[in-house]
Amino acid sequence: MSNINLKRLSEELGLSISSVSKALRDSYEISPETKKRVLAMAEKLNYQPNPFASSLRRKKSATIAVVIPEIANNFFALAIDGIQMIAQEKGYHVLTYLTHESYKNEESTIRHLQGGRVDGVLISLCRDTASTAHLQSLHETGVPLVFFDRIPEDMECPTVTTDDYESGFKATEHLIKAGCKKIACLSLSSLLSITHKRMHGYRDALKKHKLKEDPKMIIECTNDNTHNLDVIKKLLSRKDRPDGIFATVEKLAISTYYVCNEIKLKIPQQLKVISFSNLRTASLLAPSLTTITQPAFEIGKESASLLFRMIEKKTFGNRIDKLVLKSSLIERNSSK
Amino acid sequence: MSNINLKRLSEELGLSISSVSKALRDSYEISPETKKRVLAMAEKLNYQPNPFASSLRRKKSATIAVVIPEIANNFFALAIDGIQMIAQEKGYHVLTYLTHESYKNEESTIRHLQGGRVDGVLISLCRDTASTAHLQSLHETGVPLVFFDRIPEDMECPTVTTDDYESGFKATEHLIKAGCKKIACLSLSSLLSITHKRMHGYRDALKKHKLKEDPKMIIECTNDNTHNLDVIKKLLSRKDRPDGIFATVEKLAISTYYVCNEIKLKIPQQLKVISFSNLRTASLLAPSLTTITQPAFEIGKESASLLFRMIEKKTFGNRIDKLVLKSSLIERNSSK
DNA sequence: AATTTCTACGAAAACGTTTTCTTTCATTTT
DNA sequence: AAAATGAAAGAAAACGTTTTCGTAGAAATT
Repeated sequence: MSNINLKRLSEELGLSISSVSKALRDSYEISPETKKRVLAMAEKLNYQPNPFASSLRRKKSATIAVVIPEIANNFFALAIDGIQMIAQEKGYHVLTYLTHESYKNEESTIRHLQGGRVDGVLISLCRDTASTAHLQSLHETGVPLVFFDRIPEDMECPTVTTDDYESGFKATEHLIKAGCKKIACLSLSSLLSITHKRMHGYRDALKKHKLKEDPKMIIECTNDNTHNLDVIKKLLSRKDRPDGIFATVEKLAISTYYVCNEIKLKIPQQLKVISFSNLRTASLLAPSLTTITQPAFEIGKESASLLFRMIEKKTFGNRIDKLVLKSSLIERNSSK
Repeated sequence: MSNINLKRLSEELGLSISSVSKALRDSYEISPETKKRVLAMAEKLNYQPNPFASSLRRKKSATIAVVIPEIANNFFALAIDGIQMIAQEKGYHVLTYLTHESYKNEESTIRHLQGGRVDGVLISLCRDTASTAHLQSLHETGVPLVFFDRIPEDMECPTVTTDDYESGFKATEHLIKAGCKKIACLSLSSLLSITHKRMHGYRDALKKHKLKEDPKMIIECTNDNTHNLDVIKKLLSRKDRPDGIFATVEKLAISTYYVCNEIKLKIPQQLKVISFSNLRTASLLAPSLTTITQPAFEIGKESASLLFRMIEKKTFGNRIDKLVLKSSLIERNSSK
């Protein structure tokens, strides 16, 4: 068992607990020779400090939390990768929480985090987060908080996002230039900042090119994949079906592909598709998928870096960073 | 700030700290009315217990660790999803650590976990883990430990895996039956249990069908994607190139597709491909990819369940569970 | 030689819980 | 009426660190 603690170590060395502690933390109060002895003994007995005792005393956990809707999602997996990289550099641990797009989960997770378990929180909101009360409450406890990608729109807070409006605009314009006259937009939830902004870009692009906006061309999908397949199938089976699809998230593009396979709709001949996506196999699909690709890994890295600046108080108290990274449109065959 | 603690609460209520603590833990020593008062006040002041004080005292962290090679990987993302589901049910927190396939990272992570930070550990080994000393050491501290998918072969320990040998065998036989005479095997590292077993199945299938095993057809890839593309390209550019490829992990199949695109090798006409994979877009690729698909989500769930049985001591001390779940071969066009 | 400064270390409090052991008072049993 | 029981609550120790404050003796300063 790991019951070698400072007490045991101090007895073994004939020193006081405090001296051993100081030696291990390389305090100037301890002579070099003693430090050497202590380090050697700690090594020999494989001493591992108790993190809870340390956290309790220092009021620091050396841990951050990441709260995301799902993990089986290329964007979030990449973002976590970036977050972990920075956290590891800083010697921090990472607690991951999945909300599975449920507000209830998000709220209870956030509430749990008010106990001081973590020194900071990175979060991307779930699709049906309407109120920000729980976030405000967490913020008020003084826990540094950074939002990435899916951010609250009615709250002053540090964020890391991509140029969603511009990307939505470019994506739609891309379809228009490819000849589309009737472009549908698949969204997750109008409550989400990303959908909101991306759709805003979509609408403005339609306007610019004098295309009429049609409410029936805006499909709000859910977290239930079967249901999504259903509504997409309905959309594409109509006689006034769209000739272009702008999917605001990856999985809706994949569902679109499935539906087109099923109902034998040819992409891109009968339907052009563009989607936000971090799929590594985008270029290997039949046909290859035109994507707006977010720098997910960098978003993770930047979010974490920003959070650590806040944790280390390197950022001024009243300063609120809002970092926007650029996404890139990668043209492939689905929109030719 | 979250400085409402039991002391503050007890003062507010005119009770002792211990009574408040007991009330919150619903002890029989406290009267129902007092409990109600305490609960109400705790709610009112938004009391959140300090997890470190609690962990220190109770010697339990309500946290488990998951140590995996990478997160931007469909298999591991799904496994984590399953793990999280079980952990959430149990009210446990999940710390995630990425080794990025580096033994050094794995070792230092495991060492850190000896401090008692977690009540249990789920781990999938990295590609160059040769020694199991660090794992033995962790095991000796009494921390429950469950291995999943990539397990140590020279250590008695609880594991959750899939039928790797059988799957390797079936995959290879599938290619043979599709007409392949010269089948290459792409592996990550011969140190890994999964590669080892899958390749064993591959070899035995060759033997059964009287095909000669050719060392030049066994390609050990690395964690460097560019390098992998390179060796695969070399393999497929040889005049005695293989007519079938068995990829033991997903990313090598994707690399194979990329290479084939580049050097204009037709799948499946000139090269048939089968791969272990949890790609959701397998059926949408050009051509659709024949896969051995592991029940990744279930592996996660089962591993976590097993770990919790160990944590809760529901499993007998000397019992070592070895759970094997079945993978399924899904035939698609890449091997037609 | 008396004072001050340094160096190296130790004693003890503190962090916020949980839990064991008492204590108090009311109720029941002899 | 005295003793035993029981219910409800409190006091205090414990968990393993970190950190503040002391202190002893040596060295440096007056």
